Amino acid sequence: MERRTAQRQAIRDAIGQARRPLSAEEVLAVARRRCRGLGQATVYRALGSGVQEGWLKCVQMPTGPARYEIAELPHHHHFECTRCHRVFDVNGCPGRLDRMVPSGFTLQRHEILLFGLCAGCRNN
Amino acid sequence: MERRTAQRQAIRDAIGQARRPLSAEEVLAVARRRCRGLGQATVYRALGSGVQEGWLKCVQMPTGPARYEIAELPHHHHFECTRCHRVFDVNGCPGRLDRMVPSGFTLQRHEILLFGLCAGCRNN
DNA sequence: TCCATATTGATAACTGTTTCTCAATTATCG
DNA sequence: CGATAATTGAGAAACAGTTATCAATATGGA
Repeated sequence: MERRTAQRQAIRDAIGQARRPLSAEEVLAVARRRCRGLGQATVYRALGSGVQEGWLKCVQMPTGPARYEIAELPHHHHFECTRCHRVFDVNGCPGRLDRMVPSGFTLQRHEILLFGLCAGCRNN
Repeated sequence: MERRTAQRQAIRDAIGQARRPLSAEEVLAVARRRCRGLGQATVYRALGSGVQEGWLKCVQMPTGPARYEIAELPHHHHFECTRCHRVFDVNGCPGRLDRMVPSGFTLQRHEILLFGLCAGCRNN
């Protein structure tokens, strides 16, 4: 059966407390604060099984590593800072995207990606 | 100085005649029809210099290789078929995306990505 | 406590994509 | 026509991100 470990707890907490999608590297950095010596393989394994189990969702951006966020969040989109490369959630969605779909095509899902400077980078 | 070669001509034509963004592999396949023995290194080199020169634009999707399209096309977005992974242009843009940006952030650019089945895959 | 085995960390290996290397080829100029 | 240097093709290598390997460790039940 599945065992409770300090490593997985730290990883879950890191993701749960972040207000934005985190990369494996970011998860590792945060979770290591509570779990010394945590290995990156463990993070990748936990992320993979989190997605399998359905409580985690993988967010792919055009470049850079995958980010992970809690699966149950309401529909939203993402903003990537072009300087620090952190990804943030943005809420709202223009809708009506099915109007853009060429005739004969079937729309399954969509993503809106915003790029620019986050508040922190804009002021530094 | 820069020389005119059959290879570059075939590559330019392949991109110019496609009605959608092509990956390096797709460009190679098309351009090889007119230029036997064309190598992939040549395609990558031509795509790179096309972007440098400004007439080509690189389209990055969350997964898969970069696609390339003519730079001067009017503002539009992309649709990727989840079955054949070809990328198509879609026109129209909902606009008003700046409303979604968190306060303090600066929006530089945006991308709308649609995913689903293209007409060909839907009927097969 | 002890055991069976799930889990871990370090590291090697892998994947898909792209770039580099280099000898051979070829376009352009005089 | 040469000479010169840009360009090419094949293959090796780089690259970032991720997954696999495996011995050591630690969990949860008996």
